[in-house]
Amino acid sequence: MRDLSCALSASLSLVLDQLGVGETEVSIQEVPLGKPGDFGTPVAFGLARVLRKSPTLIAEKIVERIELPNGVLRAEAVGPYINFFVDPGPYVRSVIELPLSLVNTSGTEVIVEHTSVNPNKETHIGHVRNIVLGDAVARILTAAGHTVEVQNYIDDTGRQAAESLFAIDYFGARYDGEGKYDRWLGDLYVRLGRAKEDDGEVIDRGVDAVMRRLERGELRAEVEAVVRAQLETCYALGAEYDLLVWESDIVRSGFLDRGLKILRESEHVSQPTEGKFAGALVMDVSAFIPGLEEPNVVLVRSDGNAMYVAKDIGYQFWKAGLFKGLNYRRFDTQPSGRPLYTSAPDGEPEPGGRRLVHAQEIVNVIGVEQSHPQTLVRAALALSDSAESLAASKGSRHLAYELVSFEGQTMSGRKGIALPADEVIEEAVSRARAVIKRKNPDLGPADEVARQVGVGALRFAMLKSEARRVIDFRWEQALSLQGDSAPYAQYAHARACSILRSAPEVLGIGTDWRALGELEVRLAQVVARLPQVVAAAARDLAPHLVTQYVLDLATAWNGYYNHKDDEGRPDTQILRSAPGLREARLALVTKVRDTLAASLDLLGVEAPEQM
RNA sequence: GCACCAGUAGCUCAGUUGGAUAGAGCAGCCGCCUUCUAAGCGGUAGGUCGAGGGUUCGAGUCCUUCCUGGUGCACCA
Repeated sequence: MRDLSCALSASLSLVLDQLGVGETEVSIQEVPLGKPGDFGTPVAFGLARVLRKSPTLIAEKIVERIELPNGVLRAEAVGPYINFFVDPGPYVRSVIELPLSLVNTSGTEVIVEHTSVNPNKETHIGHVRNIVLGDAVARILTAAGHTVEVQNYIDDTGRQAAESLFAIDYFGARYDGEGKYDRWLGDLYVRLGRAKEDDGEVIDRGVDAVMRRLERGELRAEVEAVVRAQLETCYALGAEYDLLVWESDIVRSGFLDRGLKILRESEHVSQPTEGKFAGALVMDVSAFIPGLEEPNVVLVRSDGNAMYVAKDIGYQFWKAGLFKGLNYRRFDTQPSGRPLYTSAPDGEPEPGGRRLVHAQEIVNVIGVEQSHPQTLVRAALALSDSAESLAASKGSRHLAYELVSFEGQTMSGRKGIALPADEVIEEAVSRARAVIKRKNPDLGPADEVARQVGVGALRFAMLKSEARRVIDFRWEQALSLQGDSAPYAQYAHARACSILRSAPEVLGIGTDWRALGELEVRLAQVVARLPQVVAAAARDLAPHLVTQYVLDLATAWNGYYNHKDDEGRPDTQILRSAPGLREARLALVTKVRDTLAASLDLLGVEAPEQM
């Protein structure tokens, strides 16, 4: 009895075979509250037309004939539905014995690129969404059996980085070590933007010069200082990476030219000698994106300069493994001990034997506003005439997320209207600390728990709704410590821990599974759902499915914990249960605790044992 | 103009790929700590699922036409 719904649908299929309708798909679902039974199927509906009988009659007939799998006591036709009653003891036991981790033999290698903040300013709340979303997706894909490499792209040759670095010289500023470096630099960037109104020409020329130096990789150390400051914030949020990819390394490695060379061989890419696009290199994407007014996309301008999409395409070609050639070295040891690598001209192809950039699937976590360029990148791969690149196109996915506004106001890094991530984290933690002080003043590790709860609340708020939904960040809502939030689930976990802490040492001895009943079945059903949730979340790149599940599980557990009988007396007190029943319940609580912790971990939310 | 996304309770959102009476949280009202953590639980109230048409035994979910809001559509980066 490894998985009950599999067993049930197998049993049903057998009956359907006898009835001569073998190919029908059988779905097993949990029975809604208030209806008889634990699991049910609407399969009879679909058979009504084929068998020319009413679904109710068919349901009855199936119930008569079905051979029930182990652990199922009986089947009942409830109108057109067929519902099953599980044997509580064996069922709950089988759920408890289910392994937490998924065994997925079809797991692939996946690159997840996220964060990729311009290295010229502090991260703000919009970046937090990217960081947290990408991090959660990486965790979920890993749990689903994939091998994941997390990349963080450093756009160190862009105009923004150049402006910030130029601003240091322009204003003669010096970092005195007060506050974070990225914050300090970001302020200079905003100041420079304002100064451009009076001194635009000088500034533009200066920035151009810095850009050329950046492309040659001469200011690597300066950019690295910003990147390290930004990474501190990412670490504080619980996100870690495998590889930093520097744009200057990509540029100098010639990937752009190599990518263009591949593209030129495509029949969809041409260099017209006359007309609107004379002299430019254009790609006709109409075969990939039908219905466009203008199917031609300029890759290289007639003056010979490559467009930004062309760089993106070259980068994606490299990610897809169409060409190699970058070197790497170790960059950092992250808080968990996980090593962080970086592309580096003076590095080696496989530093310390580590094989990097190898994947069949590529997930780019980038804002929705980049949907068009991201589609063009996939188009370029699809139109490149090789089986490899076609596969890479199919394996490329854009996880698009909507913007985050702040109390109704849209943010702008350029103007300096932004809510810095560091401030949000600090505020979240201090709110958590205040609650601890009020509710549990004697809690030992108060600071550590405040951090776990505050950061957890923030992450959860960013992941709770679908990525394609706009989030208006409001303090009260996002950092709420009650209701549909991380602390709600963390509290449920801590509560389970607390019970288990005071449980006798005899766990597992004299367990009487038969003493369990319907209440435990309901709770176990939610526990059993995790594997399907992980699979769906991985397939759809949708962490919000996991947040929803975490809430479901915490709610089910809290409901169980507080349950009262018809006379209003608590009837689920674990430690006061009769011997035998107590052990069985303790085993279930242990499973609930572990499942809560595991599913929170998929979201990058820590689960304190006390709070 | 064309394309993509969204529209579900006063507010913020779910809705297991077409199944049973559309669910949570917040806000409101009423209850529950002599009992394993009340950051919790129960109850109550709140809905034309943007509108119309269609497919289906069955539609919040699928097809279609509208309405509203957002974003994207450069030889910019």
